[in-house]
Amino acid sequence: MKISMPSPAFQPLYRQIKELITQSLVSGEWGPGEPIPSEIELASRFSVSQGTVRKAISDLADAKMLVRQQGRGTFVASHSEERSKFPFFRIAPDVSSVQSLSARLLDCRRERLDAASARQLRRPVNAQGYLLRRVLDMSGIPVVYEEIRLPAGSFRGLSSNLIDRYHCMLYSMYEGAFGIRILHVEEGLKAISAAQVETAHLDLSVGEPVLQLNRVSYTYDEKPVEVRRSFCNTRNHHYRNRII
Amino acid sequence: MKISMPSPAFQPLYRQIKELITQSLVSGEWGPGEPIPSEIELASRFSVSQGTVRKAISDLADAKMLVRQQGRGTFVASHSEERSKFPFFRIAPDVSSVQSLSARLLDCRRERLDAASARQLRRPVNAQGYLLRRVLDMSGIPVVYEEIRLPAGSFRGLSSNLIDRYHCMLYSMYEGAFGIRILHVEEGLKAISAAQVETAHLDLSVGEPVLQLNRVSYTYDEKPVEVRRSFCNTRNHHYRNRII
DNA sequence: GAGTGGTCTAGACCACTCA
DNA sequence: GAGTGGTCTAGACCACTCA
Repeated sequence: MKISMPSPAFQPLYRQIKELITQSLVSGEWGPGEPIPSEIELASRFSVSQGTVRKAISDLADAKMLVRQQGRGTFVASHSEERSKFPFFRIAPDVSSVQSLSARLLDCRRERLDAASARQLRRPVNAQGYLLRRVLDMSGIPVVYEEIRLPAGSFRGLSSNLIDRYHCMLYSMYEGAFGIRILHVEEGLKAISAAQVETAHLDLSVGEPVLQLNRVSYTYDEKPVEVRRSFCNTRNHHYRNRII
Repeated sequence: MKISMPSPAFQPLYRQIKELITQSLVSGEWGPGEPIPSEIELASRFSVSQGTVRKAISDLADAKMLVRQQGRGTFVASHSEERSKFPFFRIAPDVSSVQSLSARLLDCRRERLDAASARQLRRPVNAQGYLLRRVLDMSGIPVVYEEIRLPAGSFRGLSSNLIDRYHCMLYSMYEGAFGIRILHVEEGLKAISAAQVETAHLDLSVGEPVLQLNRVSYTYDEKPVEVRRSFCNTRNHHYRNRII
């Protein structure tokens, strides 16, 4: 495996190993939640030292593609684990902290992608898609109303029933039912005036300020697979963010 | 330096090295922008291998406390570098990307800390402080109005003149003039209705939606040193965020 | 006690910077 | 060419998990 190149396009060994492991993850050789082979085993498979495999795995663990557990092994990260029910959810109440959080599906329709969503999902205009609408309640109070758009090709057979079976935990469903793992999201936030749609589902009047989140979710290879538009009633809640 | 403990409170060597390097950073043994000793030199100073020093330095570089440069050395991170003029600034125009960004100081007053700021800065209520107000323009249009509160004790001698000398680049000034380096920030975002103060400085009418950012900035040891309240006109701009 | 990931070493060599 | 960080190895031992 020792490949030494002069200087142009030098790629360290551990990056090549990273690429190989990523390929196995994408191909599904090891499924979400399952253990990958031990470091020693991978080292012998790739004919490199354990240290080199460790460096590759560390990078992938930093990117939340793998999860290491001392004494147990290294596992493919999964959204279906208890501890990460709402992995990218940043809304918190202004006072106090932990509260109950639950999701309600409003409807799930087959609908062509609008121009903006198609562009963000890198699909042709008017491509087939799904539109999901749901509400998130914190301590029983509706706080977030969401419109989620998915490309039909990647989510063939999606239905309200399926979503209900996953208790409206979408990322967990994407993974369990469609083999699509969300690795990261990009968001844009704005303050807007509430329109009819939002006021109907959040406890708001038309014209009141609402926090609008536009989110694109990505899986392996930076491939966009979900477009989401969320509206948050931030009267008693806020979006939390830590930088570095 | 080899300290082996049975099991309770086991601390790996590299963490201890991390702590020692952090102490030197806090004490100012090496100032912002300056190089720290080479890995080999630190290894011999602490009587550990280069690998152990590397692991400690890697962690500190991840936390943006150090910056490594292959072939040159490892440097104390600094806000005064050209490439990081507005390090924690996330507002971007909806269309196009790069635009000119400039800051205007409105005023700098000595003023006691209000209750909320005092609590967030972990100071006694009514402690002496400073209140800075400024506006950020993007391509000549005012987009953000900010109220910044600082504890007087840490910023003795602050003045409009000093701020002007740093071209209103506050983090750079905290570092250069007061030896205070901001390492990370915590933010809370809300949508609110614009009040008189905001409309006076942003191109808005009273009641229009505004994005409110409440930020606390921290230096070494998670010590809070600045409280900031920002109001953004998000009509043509948005707050960008990437999660993982 | 066997197997896993986590730490640490000493040493080699490489890519890069700068004089 | 000297000095820096970056990669890689082989090997040792440790902390932790689980049967």
